[in-house]
Amino acid sequence: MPLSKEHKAQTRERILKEAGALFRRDGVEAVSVPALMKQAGLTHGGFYAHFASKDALVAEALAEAQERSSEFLQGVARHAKDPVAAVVDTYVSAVHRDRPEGGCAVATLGSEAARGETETKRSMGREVRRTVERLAETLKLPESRHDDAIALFAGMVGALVLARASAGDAAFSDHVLEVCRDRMKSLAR
Amino acid sequence: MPLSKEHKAQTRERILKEAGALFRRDGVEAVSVPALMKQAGLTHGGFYAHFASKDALVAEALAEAQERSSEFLQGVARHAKDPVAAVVDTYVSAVHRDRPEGGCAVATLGSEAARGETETKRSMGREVRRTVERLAETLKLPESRHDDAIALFAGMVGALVLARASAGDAAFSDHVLEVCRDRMKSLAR
DNA sequence: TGTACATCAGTGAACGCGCGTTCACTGATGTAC
DNA sequence: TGTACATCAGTGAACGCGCGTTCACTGATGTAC
Repeated sequence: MPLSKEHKAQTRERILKEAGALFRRDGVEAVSVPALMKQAGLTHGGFYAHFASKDALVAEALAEAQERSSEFLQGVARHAKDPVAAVVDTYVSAVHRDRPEGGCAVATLGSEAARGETETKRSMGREVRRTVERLAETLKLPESRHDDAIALFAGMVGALVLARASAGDAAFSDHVLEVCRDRMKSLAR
Repeated sequence: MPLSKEHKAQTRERILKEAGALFRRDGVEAVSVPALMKQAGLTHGGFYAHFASKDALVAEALAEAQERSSEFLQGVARHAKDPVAAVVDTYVSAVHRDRPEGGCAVATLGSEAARGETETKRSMGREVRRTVERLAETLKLPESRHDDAIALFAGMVGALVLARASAGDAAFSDHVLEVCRDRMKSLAR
């Protein structure tokens, strides 16, 4: 056998990781397979030894990115005195607004992924549900209040979308974050 | 003079209208200038008699679309007994989720337009502010509660993004709308 | 009222370019002896 | 321990295609006489 199986798996993970970052930062359509492979330190031809198509990669990269991002949020809340405050203050923040490449994929690519009938769309749908469930668990919401997690997630996503869409006006964008940080907490209390 | 000035202005408006619908339905990058002009009943070459570039059109089409969409919302609320309920029930609805081409451009293209340093981004920023101000006016919020309009708009945008991102699972998507319709009203009360 | 003319919105071939994907190949590696 | 071999991750030229934009043109129109 040539090269170890772990080596191939590592390369695959590297492509997935770079894809997750580039897609969230620039949008799926704006990232070409050649550009992505270059970012991963490879040439474009090798891509198809790892993924069946760009759509297949997008679906997987987006799912992995969202998984990581919601695990991070869970970690932040785990040892906090006020988990709702910890989650909202972390999610609805200037850092998150300015670093889409490491943040929530639903806020960055939710609208985009909803179009068409692709594997990406199905993957995004699953991740929204998973994120909501994880959020309910993280906040230790009783069964009867699981819907609070839906409202809270929606509120946070909207806050981030608005803050980013108005980022050209820094003061206003900061104000949006501040107001939403304050108000959205009421959705899960 | 050949052909009247109104004729040219009418053609320009037709291109803007079709562009606003196509961009919101399929995304800016997925709509090509040739495809757009065909939709408007013209050939692609004529495009540059009306707009300097695709980016210039995007900025203008997006602004016009958002203007129309927020005027519509204002109309819905004007004669309602409960303006907050009227606005939320209209915005956070299955009809709006399923007809992005006639709806809010911030929910459809907010994340996308925030990328890069284009005319589109500046235009989107202005429209977010205008929409928030119009919403505050529509809901007759006193000066001291203008921030409620920010939180409410964010909540509604997030609800729609989440409902669309999970549209593959119809029952869950409907549930997201229902929950958010209920909870988001509290943000402006 | 009828004709000659100037205008310019709209046409459609052509431009350079980068896309997603294919494919013949190369060369570093683990295995067999 | 040293050599021959099989494997296949990764290379890079090439494919057909559609993009945004340019440009020489055409032909319907309003105006001048």
